[in-house]
Amino acid sequence: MSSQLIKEAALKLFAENGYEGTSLAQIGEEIGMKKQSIYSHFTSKDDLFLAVLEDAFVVEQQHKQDYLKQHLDEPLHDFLIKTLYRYIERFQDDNRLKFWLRVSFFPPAHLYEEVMNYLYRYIDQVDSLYLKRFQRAIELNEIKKIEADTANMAFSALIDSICVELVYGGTERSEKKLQAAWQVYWAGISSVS
Amino acid sequence: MSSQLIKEAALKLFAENGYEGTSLAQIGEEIGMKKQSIYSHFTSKDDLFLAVLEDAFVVEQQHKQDYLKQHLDEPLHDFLIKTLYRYIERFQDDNRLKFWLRVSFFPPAHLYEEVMNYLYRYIDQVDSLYLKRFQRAIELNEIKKIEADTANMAFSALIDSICVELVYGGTERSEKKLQAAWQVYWAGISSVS
DNA sequence: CAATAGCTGACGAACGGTCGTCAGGAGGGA
DNA sequence: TCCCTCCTGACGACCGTTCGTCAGCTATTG
Repeated sequence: MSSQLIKEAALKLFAENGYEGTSLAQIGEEIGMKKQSIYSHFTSKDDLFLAVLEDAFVVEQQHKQDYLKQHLDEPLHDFLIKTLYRYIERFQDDNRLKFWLRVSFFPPAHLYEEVMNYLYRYIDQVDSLYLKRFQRAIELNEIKKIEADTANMAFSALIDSICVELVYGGTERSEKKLQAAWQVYWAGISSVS
Repeated sequence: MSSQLIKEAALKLFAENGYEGTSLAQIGEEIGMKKQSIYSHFTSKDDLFLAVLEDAFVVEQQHKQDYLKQHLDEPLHDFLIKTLYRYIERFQDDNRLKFWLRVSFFPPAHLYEEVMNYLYRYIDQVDSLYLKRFQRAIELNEIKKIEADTANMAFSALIDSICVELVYGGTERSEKKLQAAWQVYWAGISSVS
């Protein structure tokens, strides 16, 4: 199905050049198709963008859910650090994550509400899933003397910082920074301060 | 001088809508001027953008340097947390920071090298200044059992995460997250783990 | 089986609009 | 007087979008 091809090309170009920086002609060229033909599959550029966004959201959400269910029973330390490294791995060859970061940072102005609607749903879901894991960690004495909510938000801040580094730093810089930040973070939530 | 007016309007609009999302007509309208008149002051859109970028870089660099020299002798704890809160304050009513964040995350593709050139110079400078402060902190026993480099990179990750939250979260969410991340960070670098 | 009718995806041409760009002129201060 | 600033008018290029068309497939029909 060529709707799928179009969406994949659009995903890649939107991720690299943003909404305004990507023309339908470029998307068509990417898959050997004239821009007019895109209108056989989508009613407008916005329609295409929102379809890509919807897809990215659904896949990302499902992906996260599956991943969490699969690794939730590992020791907290292993679980968290594995989560962080996954971001670095995925960013390299997965346009979905790149797209997701770009549009949630700087969405096209006239689609701000739609984008933020997806984004907040995603954040809320992820936050609550991780929070449960932190609460269990406290019950199991994996970490001490810290609010689950605090550990959770600080971890989410850690993820944010990796994303930043991925967007403008290289991979090796991201890894170095990740190691440093992780060392401090883990010391912080497992200390008895 | 109206070159200055143009640059200020451009700074604001580039910060809010990005390079591709900002037209010269909009910039002109912002200061009651036709887009054609902008060409009396700048040879092209790129020229204007690079001028704004240069300004933002110089001012930001100077600003940071002054700030550091002024507060470098405070206790590490106060110095660091004050630095973090400054980001939140400045983001609200200083377009320069907003502009700086946006273009370093997602620069216009054809000006990638120029932007990154400034960015890396800025990062290197800031990194080395903070590193010195951390080294002194270790000598003064303000923090213990941790490499200055590690504490420095983790702190820089903390700043990154604040920037992320500022870009797409609200101010109150940024502050909550900052408090959590800071609590864990400070526990981490001052623990004896 | 073959003939026919309808549907679909892709494309050339062209629309109105906006972009960045440039030449040329009006106005005013030194 | 001569610059400098700002304006106007016009330009080609490209944007997203629409229209009409045409080839190829599918299904129906006799």
